[in-house]
Amino acid sequence: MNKLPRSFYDRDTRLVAQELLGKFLIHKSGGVERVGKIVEVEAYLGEHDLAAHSSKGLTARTKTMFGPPGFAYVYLIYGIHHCMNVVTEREAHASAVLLRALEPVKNLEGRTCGPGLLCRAINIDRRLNAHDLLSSEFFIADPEAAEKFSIVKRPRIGVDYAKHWAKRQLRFYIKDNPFVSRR
DNA sequence: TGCACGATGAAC
DNA sequence: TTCATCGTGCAC
Repeated sequence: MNKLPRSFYDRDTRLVAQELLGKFLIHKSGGVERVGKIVEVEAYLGEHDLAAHSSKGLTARTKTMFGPPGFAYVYLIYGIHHCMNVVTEREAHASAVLLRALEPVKNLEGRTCGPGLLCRAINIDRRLNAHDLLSSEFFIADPEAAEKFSIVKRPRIGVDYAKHWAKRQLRFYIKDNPFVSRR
């Protein structure tokens, strides 16, 4: 499979988000290779985006978001679940794409619809924060055969506190895909 | 040093 | 609709 280059991530976040749909997320751990097709994402546009963690500025947690593109930003939410993001655009732009759902392709365990479930199924936790997505055991790749699909745009989930930013259509998913977390 | 609160998921 | 559960960010 064709691993996505750094330049893929170093572009407009909304564009990267939509182009990540249909791509394969690969994680090799404990001698097992797990693969899922990305079917739902959300874009977080940077420090000015009130829904983005980076809107609070550079902190210990958000350091990865302020780093260069093509790295994983993984954090613990509600003390229970992990969320996996891909850092986009130039260093210090502090933007990222949250992966919300996968369609199982290989060795995924349990459900994969929703950011927390997705991380559990493909064995991602915060030890993978700041991990390079151009590495050999954790990366995103183009599938062998690209499929045709329509992209649905909706407001992001769970960001009602973000004032007008909560209304922006920055959630993208593959139309009619059964693994999308919620209609 | 303490405390309110999540980019969620599951149960009731 | 409620709750589990803990790291983070900010108030004091």
